[in-house]
Amino acid sequence: MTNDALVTIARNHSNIIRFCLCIIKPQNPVTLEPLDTGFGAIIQHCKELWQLSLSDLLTDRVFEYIRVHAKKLEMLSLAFPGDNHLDLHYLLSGVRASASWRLETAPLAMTVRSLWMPDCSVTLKIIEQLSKKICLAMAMSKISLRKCNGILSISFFHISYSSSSSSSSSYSRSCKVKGRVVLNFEKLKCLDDAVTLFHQMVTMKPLPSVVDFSKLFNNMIKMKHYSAVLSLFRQMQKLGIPISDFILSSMINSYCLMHRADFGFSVLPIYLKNGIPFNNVTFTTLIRGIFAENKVKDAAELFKKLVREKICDPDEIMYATVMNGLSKRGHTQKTLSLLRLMEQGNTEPNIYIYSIVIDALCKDGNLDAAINILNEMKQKDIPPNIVTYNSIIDGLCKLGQWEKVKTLFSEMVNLNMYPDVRTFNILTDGLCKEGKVEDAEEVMKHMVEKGVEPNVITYNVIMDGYCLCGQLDRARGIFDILIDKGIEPDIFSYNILTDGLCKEGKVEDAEEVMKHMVEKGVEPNVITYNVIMDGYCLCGQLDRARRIFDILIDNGIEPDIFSYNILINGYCKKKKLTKAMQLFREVSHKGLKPDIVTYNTILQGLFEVGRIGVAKQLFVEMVSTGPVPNLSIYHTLLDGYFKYGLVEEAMSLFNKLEKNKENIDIESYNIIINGLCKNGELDKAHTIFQKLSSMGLLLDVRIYTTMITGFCLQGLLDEAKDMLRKMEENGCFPNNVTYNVIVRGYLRCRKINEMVTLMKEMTGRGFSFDTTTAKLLVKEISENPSILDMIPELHTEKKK
DNA sequence: TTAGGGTTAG
Repeated sequence: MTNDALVTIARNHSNIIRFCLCIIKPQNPVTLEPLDTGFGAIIQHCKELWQLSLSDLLTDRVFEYIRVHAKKLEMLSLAFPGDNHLDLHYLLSGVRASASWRLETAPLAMTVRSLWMPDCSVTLKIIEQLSKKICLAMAMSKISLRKCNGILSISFFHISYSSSSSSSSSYSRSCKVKGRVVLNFEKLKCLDDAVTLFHQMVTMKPLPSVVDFSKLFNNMIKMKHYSAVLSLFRQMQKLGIPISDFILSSMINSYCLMHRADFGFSVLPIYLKNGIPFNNVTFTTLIRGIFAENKVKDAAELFKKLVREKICDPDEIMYATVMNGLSKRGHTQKTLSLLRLMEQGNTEPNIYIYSIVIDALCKDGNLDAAINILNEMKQKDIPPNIVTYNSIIDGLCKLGQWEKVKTLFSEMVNLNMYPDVRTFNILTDGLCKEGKVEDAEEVMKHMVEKGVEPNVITYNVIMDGYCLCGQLDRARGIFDILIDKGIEPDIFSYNILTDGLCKEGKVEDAEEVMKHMVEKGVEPNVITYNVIMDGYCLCGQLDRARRIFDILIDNGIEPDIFSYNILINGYCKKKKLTKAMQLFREVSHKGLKPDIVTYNTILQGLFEVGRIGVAKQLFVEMVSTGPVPNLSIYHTLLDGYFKYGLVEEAMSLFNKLEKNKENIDIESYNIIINGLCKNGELDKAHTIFQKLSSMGLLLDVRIYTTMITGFCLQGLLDEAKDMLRKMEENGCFPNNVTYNVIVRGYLRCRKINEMVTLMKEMTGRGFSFDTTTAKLLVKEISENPSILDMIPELHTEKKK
């Protein structure tokens, strides 16, 4: 691949790739300084894009953070043993803090966690040192910063310290084979080990091979010390140690795993400078990184460019990466097209490719298509494996097609392929979601008999099953079994339990669980907080919900759209629309997008308090910049319009929907009929009601009840009663609401005899008066006590 | 003999 070609991609592409141009000078790329130039450009980029200056760094908020996070910073102090040993490096590590600054402690400090001593004077010293270091580091131009939507991320890490200061580690006992040191990377336990080994390696004579360095880096990546890998690589560059394509792709991968694919591109000029050709791994890694940031369009564009301009010849892995990236983000059709493209080209689809396509189709519930692909691959002599079967079984379970699940199970076993822990987990999950938790427990017994050990997911699934059907004690029991078995509960286990507790209104208990998980070293995530917030909102304790939201932010966790939806809903239910709107605006400022639920919640809230103008404005805004309105949104609008007597507006919207052949359902008609009745348009309502059956819609108890309510409202009790009889003839049985509505109708018209007749009928069917009816009855009796004598049942009740 | 790929749990 030529430099020109790369530059062409960069020029014609998105910001990320165009950013490459800062680094790759088309005229003479070889004269470029490698990474430093890259960093210089990145710093420039940060300054220009995020308008950051030194004074931004040393604000009160830093000190506030330091106060709150003194514990972490104290550890950090130990990472400042003296001058020259340390280098502060701010990196865009993906550590974010909203409303507060977050300092990621030095990995070195992590290793001295046990030495932590809380003491204010120490903290002050750190602040002093810290500010010096920050200036120093700035001066050294080794800082990169990120400020986006008011969020600043800083990550510290330790990039060089003397090897002599380190304690001897197990891996240092390396042996020599034919004069060359054999390094044991298996024994690396922590970052400290890795960094020490690196420093030993660079002083060895002869120098370890590039393969050894590569192994070291990959071990560090496995330990998730991405920024440290990049830092050591910089050291390597400075020392002039030879590098390879393997090392460079690991650097790109480190950036990508930090969710900074854009910086991944900054590695490309190092290839150029060292005369190392790009290969498929280079681009596959980048594509995967771009997908990881959900930039589907960018990733797909890059892939298309690479293919179209013959920059590389994609292999199965590159195809798999692109297809997986697309399919996991809902682009099943595009994934399928790529399969067909592969079939026409030189690269034969393999089992991985087919599994991706099959899984995507299954996730869409398109099991027929999935099974067709399964048969296609069988015909091509590519035997499906356990993964393929697991995907299909999962799809079938989710559709409740248990017979087909059985068929597939026996098909697998006939092929000598035995269900694994995932297969059983899929099965237990399917059963639990259908409420058959006892059957799921049977499956668990069965798997043990078959020698497949349940894992934390098995237990989580069953716990969730019991929570879903309100059997919280049983869920707790499963949790205890999990502990007894020596399986570590994970974040899901705790979240399921907190969710179960919150749904039962035991939010304080849920908070206890949260405390407990922290003690056990499992950090609550955004879902934990969301669940508890929702719990408090559900029981009307909005202040407590808000408190949880603030704690979430203080702990440096990014609220997601669910967090906002929960809180906005809480405020709307309490009719605090100003607060709700504030939060709604905050969503966009935080770089999140309001979703359909956000809009629906806030629209409902606005209509509830009568702020119709704002609601209309918001709908206009939604149509132009938000998600495509769905039926729920239209229902909210229709309901809102009718509520405030805006019949014409409601009907014109409704006619538009009908004309556009939107999927209007029985619920839509229910809203229309109810709205018309409440606005004195009974005839219009009845006309619409009458045409429903001929439209092929199945009338349900709700719509009959709405129509009956309409008749009662006008005092047309005979019509109401006729409707009651008619619905039964049509096989739709009245429920408690239906009877109560009609009873109230009779009561209002003082038709007590008729009411009593109906009352007998309803009690005979196991129904009873609801509170509204009971209140009305009391009111009527107080105004006209003679009613009492006409209700024999009530009379005897009273005597008792 | 060191780099990039597929399945589960809110």
